[in-house]
Amino acid sequence: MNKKPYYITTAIAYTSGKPHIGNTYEIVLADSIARYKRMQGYDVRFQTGTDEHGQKIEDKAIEAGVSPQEFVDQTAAEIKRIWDLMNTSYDKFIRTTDKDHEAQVQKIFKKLYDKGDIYKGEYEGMYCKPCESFFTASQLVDGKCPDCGREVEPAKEEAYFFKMSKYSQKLIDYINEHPNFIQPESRKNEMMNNFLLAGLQDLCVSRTSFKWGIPVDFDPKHVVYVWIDALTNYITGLGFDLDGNSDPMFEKYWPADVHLIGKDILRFHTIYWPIMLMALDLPLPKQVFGHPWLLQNDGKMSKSKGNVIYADELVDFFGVDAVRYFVLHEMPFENDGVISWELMIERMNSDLANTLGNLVNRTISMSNKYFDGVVTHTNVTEPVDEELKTVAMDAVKKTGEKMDKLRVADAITEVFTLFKRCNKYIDETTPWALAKDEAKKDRLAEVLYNLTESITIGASLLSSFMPQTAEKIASQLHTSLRTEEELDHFGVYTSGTKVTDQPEILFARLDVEKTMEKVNALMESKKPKDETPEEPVIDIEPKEEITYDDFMKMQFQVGEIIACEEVKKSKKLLCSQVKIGSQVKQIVSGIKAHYTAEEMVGKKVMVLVNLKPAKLAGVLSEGMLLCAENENGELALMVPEKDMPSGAEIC
RNA sequence: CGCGGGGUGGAGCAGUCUGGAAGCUCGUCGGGCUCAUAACCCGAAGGUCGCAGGUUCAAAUCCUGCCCCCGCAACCA
Repeated sequence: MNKKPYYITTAIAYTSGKPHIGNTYEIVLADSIARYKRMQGYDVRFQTGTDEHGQKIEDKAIEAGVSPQEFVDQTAAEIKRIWDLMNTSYDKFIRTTDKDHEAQVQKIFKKLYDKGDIYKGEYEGMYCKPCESFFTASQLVDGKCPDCGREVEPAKEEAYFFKMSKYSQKLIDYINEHPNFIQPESRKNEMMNNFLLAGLQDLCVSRTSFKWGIPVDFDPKHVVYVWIDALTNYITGLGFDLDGNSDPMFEKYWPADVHLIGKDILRFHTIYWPIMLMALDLPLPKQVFGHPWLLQNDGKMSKSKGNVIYADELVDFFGVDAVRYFVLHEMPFENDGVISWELMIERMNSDLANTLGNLVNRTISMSNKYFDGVVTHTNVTEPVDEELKTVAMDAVKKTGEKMDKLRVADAITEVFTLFKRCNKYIDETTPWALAKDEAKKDRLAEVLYNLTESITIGASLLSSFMPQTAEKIASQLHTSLRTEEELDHFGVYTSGTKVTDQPEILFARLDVEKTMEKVNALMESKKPKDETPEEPVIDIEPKEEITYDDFMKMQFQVGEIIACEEVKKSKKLLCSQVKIGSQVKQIVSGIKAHYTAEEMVGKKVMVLVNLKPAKLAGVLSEGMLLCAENENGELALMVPEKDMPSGAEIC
């Protein structure tokens, strides 16, 4: 019998640093889907890996004082360690520095070039010589290099471009004909309206500004654009070979059933990647699912705040399966999910310890207490049993339905509905009362049988999400977990089986206050060791030394804001009329978040007067108001320490 | 008029496509039970479903306008 193949991938993780819990969510999500498909009898291939090229990695490596290869080896190992820690069952961990991958990327690039889909052109932009970097006009800061602040000059550079537009109609048709291609559907419209229907521009697919990438073999001063490189992993990981010597796996598993990715990179997966495949005459993946993000409730994760949550730290507190449960359960289908330590403790106590752990524990205890651990199917039924059985069988069905739609959080909820029903069943049947009446012994046995069977079903369903816990439950009940096929009816548990006489606590309750104390201690220890907590200082990248003459080029004067209004259609801009001496300049500033228009009026501020005028949001700005900025991006206008007349020079 | 998402009892969410008694989890309060991890079960309080109009016998749900929040994008001079 041929099992149906099922190929699922995650995005490959960028090796720029340790993955936080948000990154970890994706692999756990993919793992639970992969495990579920296996349980359903599919021949599953589950691929993940790391994306290891690019400018950023080259920079990070230099910063760390190691070679890029050493750097990515370290980071990839760390990522793999966390994936393994999370007990994810991937079949292939691909690295874009794998030699066979690199070779295929080169071949593909060459083929597209030979075919004419990639052509050599010129990239125009502003160039910063010392940084060897190109910038678009909008990236420039004060008309200068955003990295080093030096002058830039218009320049052209040769580069390779991919003719995206050639395939756009074909892709639009494909998306229209395959309504499930992009999931969730709301994202589909976004891609269509924003990019496809607006018209695709040719994509620049090579770089010469850095070296850490896959060289274009016929033009080695270029390296292949990282996305071309990265996306290809989905086929090279199957042993794809452009010359027709692909591994049989490729025929078997491609096209992929699902690419699981974060919503931020949907564009690459639903536009660039399909077009690449079209250009290679390969079938497109059946579905791309852009999952939402996992956020923290106390603001965005940031290293400087020291509040980044990492999977391994969570595991230390809660254990692997509990962490898997949190990330899967807290993530709604379309919206971003929120995660916090308090929330996790709550889930741990209420769902895992109380509902599930305690249920298993009390059931096994009763079997031991009343029957020396032997669970017997006596068929002494009562109407209430039917309800339990219905809920159990419904749980099987509904979990499957939810998983088919990739609604993993909802699927888990279905499983827990069954466990809750079991707890209720115990109260309805009051085994402790039955135990007092010798005549009701058989009824009591049946009640415990029904519970044991229901728990086995629940554990089997749970195995995709919490594999270790499911195994633990099965082993305590001295039974094995079932596949979907074996879950088709109630009453499979072998009558007469003796359960363990030493039930192990699956999840121990946590004391909220004590746990939070530990959490706070951990967070405190992770905060960058600032000098003085009261007066934090800020260090910024030192810029190049300038001469006195350079300084004298800039003209600073005191300006009085005589009027100010918000720039309509902008979120951050205020437009001020600034009186400088006898003239009035209009200056636009991105400080709406920190000052109201009314507050601005009357202030005497420091103005860079001779800055070349520019338009911001269509409004002319003829100078710059100077501000100080703290680590949170809050701004404070610079004002003279004593009252100074408008126009006074600042030198 | 840049694109998109959201605003539902104290908290977090479902329900909106396909109008028809406002639901789930947690928390709070009261009760029950004692097999179990101070657990489990039952009940209660608590909501103008962002605001204002409109369609309809009937609107959280459909239509119009507005307000607020969040991403992305952009112009953070």
